[in-house]
Amino acid sequence: MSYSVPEKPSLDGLEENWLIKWQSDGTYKYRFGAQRDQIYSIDTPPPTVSGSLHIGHVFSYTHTDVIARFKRMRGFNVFYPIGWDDNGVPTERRVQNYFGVRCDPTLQYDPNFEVPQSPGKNQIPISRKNFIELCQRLTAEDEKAFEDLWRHLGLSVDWDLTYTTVGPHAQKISQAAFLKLIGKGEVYSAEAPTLWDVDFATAVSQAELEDREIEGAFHKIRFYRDTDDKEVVIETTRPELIPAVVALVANPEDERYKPLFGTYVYSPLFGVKVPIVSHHLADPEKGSGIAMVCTFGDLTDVTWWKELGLDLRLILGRNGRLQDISWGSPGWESRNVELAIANYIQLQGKTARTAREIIVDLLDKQGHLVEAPRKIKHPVKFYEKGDKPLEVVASRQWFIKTLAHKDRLIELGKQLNWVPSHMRIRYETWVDGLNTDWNISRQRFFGIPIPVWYRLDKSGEPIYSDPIVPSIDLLPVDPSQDVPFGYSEVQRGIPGGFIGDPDVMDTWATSSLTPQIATFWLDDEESFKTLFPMDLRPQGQDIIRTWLFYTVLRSHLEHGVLPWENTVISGFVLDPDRKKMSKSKGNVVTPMPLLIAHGADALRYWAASGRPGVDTAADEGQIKIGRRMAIKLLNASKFALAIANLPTPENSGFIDSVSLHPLDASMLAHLSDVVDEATKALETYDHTKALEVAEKFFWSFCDDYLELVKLRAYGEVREFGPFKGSFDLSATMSARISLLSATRVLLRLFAPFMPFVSEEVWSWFNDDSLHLQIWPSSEMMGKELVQNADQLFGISEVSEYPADKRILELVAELLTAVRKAKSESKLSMKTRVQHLEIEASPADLAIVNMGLDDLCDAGGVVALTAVENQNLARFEVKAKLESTGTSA
RNA sequence: GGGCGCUUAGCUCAGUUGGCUAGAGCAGCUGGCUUACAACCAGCAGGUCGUGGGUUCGAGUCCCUCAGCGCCCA
Repeated sequence: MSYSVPEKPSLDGLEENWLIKWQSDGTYKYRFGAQRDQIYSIDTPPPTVSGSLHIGHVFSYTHTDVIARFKRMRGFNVFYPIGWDDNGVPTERRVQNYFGVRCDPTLQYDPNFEVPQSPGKNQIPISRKNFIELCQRLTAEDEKAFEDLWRHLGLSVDWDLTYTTVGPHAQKISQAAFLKLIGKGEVYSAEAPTLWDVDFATAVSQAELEDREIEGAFHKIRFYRDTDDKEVVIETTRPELIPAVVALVANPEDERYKPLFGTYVYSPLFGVKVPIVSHHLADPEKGSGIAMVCTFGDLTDVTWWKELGLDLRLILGRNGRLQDISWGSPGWESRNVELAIANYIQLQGKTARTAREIIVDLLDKQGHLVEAPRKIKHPVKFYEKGDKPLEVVASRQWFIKTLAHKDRLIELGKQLNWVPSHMRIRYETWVDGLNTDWNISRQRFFGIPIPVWYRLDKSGEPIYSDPIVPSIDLLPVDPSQDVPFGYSEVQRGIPGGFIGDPDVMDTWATSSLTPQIATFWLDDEESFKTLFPMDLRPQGQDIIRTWLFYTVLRSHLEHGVLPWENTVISGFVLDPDRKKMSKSKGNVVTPMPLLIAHGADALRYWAASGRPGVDTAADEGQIKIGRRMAIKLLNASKFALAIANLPTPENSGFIDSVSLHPLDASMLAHLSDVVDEATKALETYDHTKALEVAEKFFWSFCDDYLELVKLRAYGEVREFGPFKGSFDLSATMSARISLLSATRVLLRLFAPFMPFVSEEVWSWFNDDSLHLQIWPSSEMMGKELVQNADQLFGISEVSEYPADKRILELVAELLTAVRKAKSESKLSMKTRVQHLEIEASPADLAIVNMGLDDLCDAGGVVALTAVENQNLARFEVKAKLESTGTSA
């Protein structure tokens, strides 16, 4: 056995060495061509690279890596790719701010465009192609920062499998999946009311909404019955939409309004005749119990409009301003057209907010306002990245069907193994609450184009009902650049010609295909079949309704199965005061400085101490404990290995079999239990538990076992107690074999958590990487013991295994009692115990007797008496100490 | 408004199907320079398990009430 145990082991420089070595050895490479049951495949979250790095990027990714390393050591061929999500609005926004530009798709490409040295006050308009080039340039830099962090952290991903969500492969998959859904009738385009962010000028989907409490006001407004001009008072928070009113609605059970159903009223200011209708969604408790339906103020209006078959009066444009209306024309009839025109002209072209102020003034002056507006706080829907309330505008969009699949999606959610299990409820709540199909069109620039063209009729209008689609082998395509089959570029945009769909797809329309993108769907069917469905989806709780939900949906629509068997949901990382981290609060913890200061193993230790689904504070104290743990592992291993490798004591004779000392056997029995527990925990994705049991054992191994066994292992003649002067070669060998065995097992237990330090120690006495070793098991430990005996001493027989765990427990308890006596007398631990009296039940004494030799050595016990006492549940210990003569 | 989770020592957290005197680490205190480790070691102290009720021989654990915190949905 060739040892090279360093004199003064250190953590310095470990990471760099091993990162290079692992990379050059291909330690974590996925090996293609394996059978499905030998593979463990992971659908890693591709981070949004334009976001800033924070400690959360260490946390959840470490959890995944722990599982990946564990599975690898369990003998699986681990498929562990990583991807970068470059798509979407965050990247566009970052590019705008970083370079001081904005995209103007009407401009021509400028191949010589150079970004200014520093962004100016006014954003420079550039062509779409120039803009996209800048997006690609910046994301490439951002990816490096992420990769750098994760390499340093020691993630065991196979970097050769890296993908991006905008690369050609992802484009192809994304567009192909879209086209396949057209074929199946699961995707459709429609001119429909759409949630619209006026600043970003794009549609958004239900999943991108959030409710925010904002200030608003209820306005009590008079409408007038067509028969007798009697007033009907409604309350609304959006009086500026009165010109778009199409009905008044009250609850069918509401006695106050029952007589009015089926009758008509005129709107104030505009004199538009609208019906009074009933619908169960009208809330009798809200305001006056009767509401105006406008097309469209919010999603409830959309529901009413659809279900009650109401008229359509659109006044809000995509720019969020009230557009021109020709009062008196069909659809815009009024009992007083002149008045309607006079009133509306003051609103035209104004934003909703400004129009509201003006209209309230008009209502007041013309006597339609019952009383001063009543201020309230109410929840309003926002785009999660936006600053203004969303509007509902009518526009043409592509939708993937979701509502039709709700039942099946909930069923699939039940088949998925959720860790922790209660996260499934969030998914179910979300699916249950879906109210619109998934709008995947985005009126943005940097993204994957929707791969269709439309024929133009004689008047140049697009024929949306029959889009032209490319064949899948031609993908990816950009319909704004590429020309559909059978057409030529000169026909673009002219009557009888064609146009490309101008939109890109929602980021999630691509990200929801990460299992397919990563596993080479449509490219390498052989690999796809063995890798998909995947084993694990790790991800954050914040994107259950997006990434997880959409991925399940896409997999269901395309393949009819779940995309993975298990999902592990991580909690948030909170700041040290357990507050949510956010840029605005300025409490975001960045990982690199911590990584440099304490080391990857230390940071990983902290991360691994957070359970799945549980929010965890960024705690530098915990990181320091991790570092201490790593150092301890170095030192303890060095000590154990150095002792095991000592030459056999001189003149000690020769033996050909070792009988295990009871204390050693007891320690190994403990360790065997720890192995079982850790294995079980990791199999159920409970990495915290696994680390905890390993760590707990390790510290008691150091503090008690190592101390107890030290002198015997050195091979010294017993100095103390009844055993003074004795020497037993077998017992010494037993200690050394046990130390080596325990070290081998412990290093493997810590390998998933602290890959650097454990690999370093392993390399002192092994040639192969620790991370490719087989995970220990209790069955294996017996065999390994014999192998270690053979390796150290050429002995192939080891007896007395397994053994009673209580020996070590009770002897350690006695050692603690001895230390306590010394500590309470404020004496050095070196102080000898002149006489130790142990009183205990005969059963306990019998057990403890098997380790008394080591106890005397470790405690410096000169003389010893054991007294049997049948009635004693535990030990009674009296120690007569050297210097004081007192008993304790 | 509906739902999920949490509340245990000064701090961060374990605590399995109900079962001996409720545990750990950190911080604190008292000691010890002990030839693996001073980024170390030993020992000690510290809790009415959020509140109020119930079930039970027995409740941190099960049931109900309320409160606080976090989150999800509307």
